[in-house]
Amino acid sequence: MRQPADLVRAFRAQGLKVTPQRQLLFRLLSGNETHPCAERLYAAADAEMPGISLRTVYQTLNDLVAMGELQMLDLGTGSARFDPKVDEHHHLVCTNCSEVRDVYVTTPTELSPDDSFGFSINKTQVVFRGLCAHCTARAEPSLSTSSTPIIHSHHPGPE
Amino acid sequence: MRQPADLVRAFRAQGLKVTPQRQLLFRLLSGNETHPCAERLYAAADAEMPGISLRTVYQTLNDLVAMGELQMLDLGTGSARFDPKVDEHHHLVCTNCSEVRDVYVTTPTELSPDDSFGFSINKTQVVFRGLCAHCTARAEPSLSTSSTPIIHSHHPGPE
DNA sequence: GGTTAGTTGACAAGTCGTGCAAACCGCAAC
DNA sequence: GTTGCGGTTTGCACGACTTGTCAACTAACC
Repeated sequence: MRQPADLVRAFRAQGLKVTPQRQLLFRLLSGNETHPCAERLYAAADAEMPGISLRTVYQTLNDLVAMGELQMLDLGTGSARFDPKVDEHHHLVCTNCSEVRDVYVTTPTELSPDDSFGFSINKTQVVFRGLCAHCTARAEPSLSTSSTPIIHSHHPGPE
Repeated sequence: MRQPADLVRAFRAQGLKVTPQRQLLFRLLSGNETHPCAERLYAAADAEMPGISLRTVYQTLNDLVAMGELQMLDLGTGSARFDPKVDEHHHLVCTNCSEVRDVYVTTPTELSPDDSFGFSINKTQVVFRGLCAHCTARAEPSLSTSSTPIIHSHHPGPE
């Protein structure tokens, strides 16, 4: 995703208007590495602009995704996550708190024709699932091997 | 997932009853490579046992997942898909018709400590997205580069 | 055959996201 | 600055998917 100032130009160039709500969201997303979901972004926006509508957040997120400025991710956390990084990269996902981190690994994207069933692949997503550092630390005392969530009051929070 | 006969034993061993509904679902799932969603499996079940409840299908799917006989997949197609193969493998997903195929590729699961942010990874999922053979064939005439769905009457159907 | 779990139907609820209509306002033209 | 077109914002309702509930009935299994 480009800088807010560039987005302003890009929106105008498409005949889209630049509202305070949108500018706020540009700011909140630019450089944001937390992979927020819509609801979380809404909370952040509402803190600065009380009364902003969740509907507007969804609308603007969709606009940005349509313009290729934002990547929408379905990481199986229940809600879509948004990533201002649109280059080819992958993700680490905490199965307990849903924290997401970027990973840059080169993947063996090439599939042998045998394996590809005639698919014309245009995107490869790799998701590494496990416990993040925080949740690992909290899980260790019990060394639980169960797959049930750990659920503790913890760092910033999921999603 | 094991054979239906084995599942019958496994269910009994857990104090779960073996009902005709469950046996039907065992049959429908065993060796099923279509990665059906619940609704689709329900349709198949209802064809053989009219009146079976969608609620029962969800219930049994959850039981099988809990027993580790079935893998629940969230491939971003809107609904959960179920896979009787529980070994380590990955998926090809058609972005147009949602067809899913299994892929066996060895992934570079190892992440350098630098990249892993302290995560303790226990699962790596790779999703290859693109158009399946059928949808590719239908898309070619127009060679559309747009990302909009192609939507045609086509092979068996999505989900 | 009795106990107990499972099934079903009819709904409600919860989550995530979108469709819609009315009021609102950015922004360019006068 | 004022005006006016057309995109925006908002709130509410709705839709898709999945699970919870609850009661009545059925049937599996010791």
